[in-house]
Amino acid sequence: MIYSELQNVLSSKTIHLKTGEHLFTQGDAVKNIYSVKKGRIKLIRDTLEGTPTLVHVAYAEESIAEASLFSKNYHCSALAGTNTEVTVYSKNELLKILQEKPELMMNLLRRLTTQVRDLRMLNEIKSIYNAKEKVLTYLATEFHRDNESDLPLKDIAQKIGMAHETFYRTLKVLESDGKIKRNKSQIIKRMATASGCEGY
Amino acid sequence: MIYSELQNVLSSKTIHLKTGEHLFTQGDAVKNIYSVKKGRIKLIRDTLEGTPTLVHVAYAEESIAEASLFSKNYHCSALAGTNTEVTVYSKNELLKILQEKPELMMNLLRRLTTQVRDLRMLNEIKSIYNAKEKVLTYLATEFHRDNESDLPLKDIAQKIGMAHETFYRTLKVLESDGKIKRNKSQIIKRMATASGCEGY
DNA sequence: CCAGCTATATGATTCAAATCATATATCTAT
DNA sequence: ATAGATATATGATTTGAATCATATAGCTGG
Repeated sequence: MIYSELQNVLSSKTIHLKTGEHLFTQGDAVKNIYSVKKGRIKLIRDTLEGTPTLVHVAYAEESIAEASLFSKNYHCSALAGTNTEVTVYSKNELLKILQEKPELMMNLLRRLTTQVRDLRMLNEIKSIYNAKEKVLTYLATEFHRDNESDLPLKDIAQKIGMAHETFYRTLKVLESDGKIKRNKSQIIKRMATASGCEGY
Repeated sequence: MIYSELQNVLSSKTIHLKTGEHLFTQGDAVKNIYSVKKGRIKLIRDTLEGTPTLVHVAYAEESIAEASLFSKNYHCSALAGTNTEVTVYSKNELLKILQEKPELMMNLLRRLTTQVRDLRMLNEIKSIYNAKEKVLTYLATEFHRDNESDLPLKDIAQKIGMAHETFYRTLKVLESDGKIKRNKSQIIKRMATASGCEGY
């Protein structure tokens, strides 16, 4: 339960999805907010041209559709990337409780500011054209450690906007450069840990 | 004033920055929240390795450091990319008012969900490798109309992660393809407005 | 009003990453 | 345990966008 502080006031239920099953589809009315308990949910958006693009991958402990709290319709589709357990909350119920309990709303606000920061960082990573530099910058951004250490390399590649083949190759080069170490598909950065950056 | 609904309760002052001047520096205690009135502010982050990366460029009407509302220290530096006017709000004052007025907090929440969505959209655009398709997708996303119609082409190019030369060329091609029309540096999309996508 | 800066524009060239192809390893479901 | 799907890996080739270069137009500040 990601909204642990809401445990007693917000009702929820758990659902199970098999690989590829849809949680919701782009355009659906926003009725629920979700959090991933186990597995992963891919958010995919169909562009005007019909090319689907991966917008986000949510892993255990991550919430989904918070960004749609004020939207009538989902702006992307959500489907299970593997067998996945999801907790379901009612959007309207959540909105009501937030209105009643400002301190809970404040928590949500905090969560969203973090999301904004992460997304900006990702945006900038995507602006880097040099593969080595891009990968190193991604590895430097911490946010791959916590929740994403078990992310398939292929998904990381897509996340940072790079062909997966290039990603595999770049990892190999970085390894032989001594910049990283690898253990199976775990990537371990090998760098002098600069101190003085604890503030993040 | 970006927090127009707070106009009467939240004090603010305006400051002027010359090109290159710092608004705040990474690691500084977060005392203020800002919004850009005129010009642009670059957010730059020094990574662990010391390589500075551009995290975001905020233009007129954009707020800065909302994402730092709950941080003790700024996670990046902000400096003027050109001569810039900035409105300054006190973080603590803002936090206090938000706590007292849940409806204002709700507004901020809504703003942040919009930001998250925009950032995800931008992320998606950046994942498109084909220049024509990328530009068309950007043009299809509305968010260039409202606030960014007067954004220099060069800045748009950077925003969507493309060399400005390529952007100029692509615009020219799209124009001769009849896909867009141009008036000075105003870009006008000429497409059958795809219906069924109103929800976004 | 002028000088200097910045944006726009476009040509030529390079090159690195996308793409295509194929093979093997690994996971997953039954 | 096995089959099918998916991830990882790597080679060969192509391509299109970055880069470098240069020119002009348009702003902006003093």
